Amino acid sequence: MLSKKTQYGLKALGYLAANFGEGPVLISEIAKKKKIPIKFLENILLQLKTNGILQSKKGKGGGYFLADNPKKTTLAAAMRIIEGPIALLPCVSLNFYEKCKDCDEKTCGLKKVMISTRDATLKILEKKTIADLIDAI
Amino acid sequence: MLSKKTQYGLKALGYLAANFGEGPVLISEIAKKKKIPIKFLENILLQLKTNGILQSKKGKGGGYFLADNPKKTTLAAAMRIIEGPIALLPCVSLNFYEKCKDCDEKTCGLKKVMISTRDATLKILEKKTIADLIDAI
DNA sequence: AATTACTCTACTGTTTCAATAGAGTATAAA
DNA sequence: TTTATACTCTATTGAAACAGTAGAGTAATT
Repeated sequence: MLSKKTQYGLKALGYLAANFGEGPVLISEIAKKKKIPIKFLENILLQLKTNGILQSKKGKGGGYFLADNPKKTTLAAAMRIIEGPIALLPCVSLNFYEKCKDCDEKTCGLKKVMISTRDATLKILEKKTIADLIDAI
Repeated sequence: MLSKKTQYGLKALGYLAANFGEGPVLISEIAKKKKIPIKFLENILLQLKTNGILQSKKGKGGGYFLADNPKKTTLAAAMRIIEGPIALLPCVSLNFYEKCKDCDEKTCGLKKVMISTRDATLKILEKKTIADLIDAI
C-alpha cells in the first residue's frame, strides 16, 4: 500500500496538472481543495521540487507549479520520488535494487514471479502520467 | 514493498510446494533451508494454517504440509493472508476496501489509475500459484 | 518597510515491523 | 506410561517508519 505521503503527493500533482499553465498555485489552496494537512504538504511539495518535478516562486503571487507539461511526468517517476521502490521486493527493484542475502537470486522462484508483477505494474505506471490524475468534472 | 513476514511466508510455501506429497515437514527444516528465524516462521505458518492453506501434525513425525495441491493456491490468496491488501490504496482494494474520506471516489483521477494497476497486478497474482515459487535446480 | 509565501531543520507521538520468550498441548514411540 | 518430539498460543520488546507539527528563516512583491 502507498503511504499517505505518496497519496497526498499524487493528489497534489493532479491538482497542479489541472491548473497547468495558469501560474503558481498556493500550497494553502492545494491543501484546502485536496484536504491535505498543510505543513505535511509543504514537505511533500518541496521534495518534489528538489527532484525536478515542481518549480516554485516565493512571495506574493508565488506558489508551486509543474516544471513541465503534465504528460511528461510519469506516475512511476513521481512515485519513486515520494514512495521509493515500486517493485514488491528489493531484489527485483530497478531503481532501488538491493542484493538478496540469504537466497540465490539465480534460482529463486519467488524472484521470477515478482519480476513479472513488477513489469505488469510498470507497464501501467510508466505510461500513465500526472495528467491522468486530473479529476473528472 | 512486501514485509519480511510475507517474503518469509512465500518462501516457506515454495519449500512446502517442492515437498508436496512427501509428508509433514519440520518447521526447523524450513527455517534452516530458507534461512528464516524459526520463531518468526512459527507464527507465519500458524497463520497460514488458521486460514486453510496449510495443515499440520504434532509430535514425532509431525510438521507442516500443504492442505491442497500447490497449483490450487494462488499467490494472491497467500499474500492476502499474510500481507493484507494487494491494491495500492484502500479505496481500490477488492478484499480490504475502505471508503475514501476526503475525496469523491466517483470523480477521483487517482482512483482510476490505481484500479488499472491493481488489475494488472492481480492478473498475475491470481494466475500464479505457490507451485511457481519452487526454486530452480 | 510590510506582507506574502515558500524553505528548511528538527521534533514528537503513534503505529507497524521484526523478532523473541516461554509456557502449554498433542502425538508417537519406547 | 513415560519421554521426547513438535506444533500452539499469548505476550512482549526494541527499532524503524509513518503521519503530522513547530517555528525560525529567506526571498519576492508591493
